Amino acid sequence: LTPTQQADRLRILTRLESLVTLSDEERAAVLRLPVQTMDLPTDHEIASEGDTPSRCVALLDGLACSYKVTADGSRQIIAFHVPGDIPDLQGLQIGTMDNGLATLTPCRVGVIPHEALREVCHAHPRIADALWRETLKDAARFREWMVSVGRRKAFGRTAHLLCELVVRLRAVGLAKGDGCELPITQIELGDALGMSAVHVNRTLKELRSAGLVTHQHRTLVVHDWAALVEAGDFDPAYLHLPPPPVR
Amino acid sequence: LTPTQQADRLRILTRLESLVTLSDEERAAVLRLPVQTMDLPTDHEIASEGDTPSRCVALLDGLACSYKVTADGSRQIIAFHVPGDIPDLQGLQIGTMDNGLATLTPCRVGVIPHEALREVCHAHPRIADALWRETLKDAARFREWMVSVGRRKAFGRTAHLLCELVVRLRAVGLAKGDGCELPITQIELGDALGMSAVHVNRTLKELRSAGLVTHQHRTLVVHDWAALVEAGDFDPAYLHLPPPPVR
DNA sequence: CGAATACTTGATTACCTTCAATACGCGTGG
DNA sequence: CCACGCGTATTGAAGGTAATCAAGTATTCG
Repeated sequence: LTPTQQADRLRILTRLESLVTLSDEERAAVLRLPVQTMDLPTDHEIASEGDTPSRCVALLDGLACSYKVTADGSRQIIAFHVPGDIPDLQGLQIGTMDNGLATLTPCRVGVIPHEALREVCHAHPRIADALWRETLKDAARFREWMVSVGRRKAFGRTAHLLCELVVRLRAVGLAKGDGCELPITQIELGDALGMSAVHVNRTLKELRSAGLVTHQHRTLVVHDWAALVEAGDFDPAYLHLPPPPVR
Repeated sequence: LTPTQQADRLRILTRLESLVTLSDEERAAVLRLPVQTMDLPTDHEIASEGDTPSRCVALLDGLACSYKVTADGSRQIIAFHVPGDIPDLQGLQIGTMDNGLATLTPCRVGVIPHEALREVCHAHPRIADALWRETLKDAARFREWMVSVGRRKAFGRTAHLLCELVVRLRAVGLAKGDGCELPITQIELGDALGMSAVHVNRTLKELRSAGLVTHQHRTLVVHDWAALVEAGDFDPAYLHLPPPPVR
């Protein structure tokens, strides 16, 4: 194993250990998983709605998203994925994908056969618990997004999403200080927020002139975290992150 | 055990068997679960956001919903629950509830201690799989609702929700023919659809005059299923129901 | 049978979408 | 190295969808 491959496996293991405490044997079993790493370009479709995949994908580097498309062709992004996430874990238990999965930036992913995961889950139920919890955390984010899209207006909804992204990126070490790389277009933000790209632009302008955040040159800078949290009605509890989530 | 209690346990067992195939021993273990049944009135709050419950609730009769409330007091209903559902199953793996849970009609529920569920899951991993799948099906509904709320307008969004409710109620035997009891107020529909009750009213009127459905006297009647499906851009695949879902 | 809820409808307003046109930034190839 | 082209960002204007406010009617339930 190259050092990079070791680091990749460690990333997966670290994620699982944030969900349950593992024994040495369980740790070893995770590190023994057959992980085939791949590099994917921007806008690469990893899985499509209706697929019945036979492997899971662990995001090791880069940003990705899950989405669905309506009959009239408009897209709703359902989740953003950060390194450490396993975006199509549901495929392990539910046969067919009911959503698409695509990269937003160049990504490195680890591909793990369902069979291998099932064996590990069978041999080590606590690992199954960890994966189950991972899917439950996804569901918790879906719930909170529904509140945003359904009940918050553009300003608060956008603030809320930016809060979530900062906290999640910070949790995996990708946000240092008050900012982070966030190479997401306004079109993509709009598809996630359930609003038009034009209105995302106006809303970001509002957030900027209110002194809360700037999002320019693929970089997000938070100027007033407290005000952003207030504007977004953001309570990180739903993310169910380990100890003190931020700050 | 009274006949009613037997029927209640059977309802839970039937749900699990729709998710995985169980051996006789596993079936017996499920039927042996300590289930305490309770009758609850309308608008009873079963669990609140922030709770750390020590038992799960299985809905045996009646309708319930999960919801979240924003800082400004508006409510977003996140899911409707029909008999057979276990609405707070997430609490088994994730400690704290990030949403409230309340009855919409008088309900009978079965209360099962987490400890007992954990024992059964440990002894019979396939039962754990079934429960995991149940939470994944919840998540799939969340995803589809996000698409509705984010990308469909009132007419289609409402049609989509009514399609889902009819299919789910039919799957548990509560919709016969072209209609079903649906004692849900327009306020509740609005909170689920992310729209105002007034606009729900106007939209239902539109659906009625288009000859698709009527919702009066707590009863839903579908007059043109094909047109309703078309209007709602409804594809039942996301519900991951057993074989042929409808008809 | 009466009070409380829920439903219905109209008028007004707010928010957001769509359309359109321009400017910017970035990567490619001359 | 610069010109070109494409995707993204920005801004203005017009229009549409849905929210809010308000007032009256119907239903349900105690």
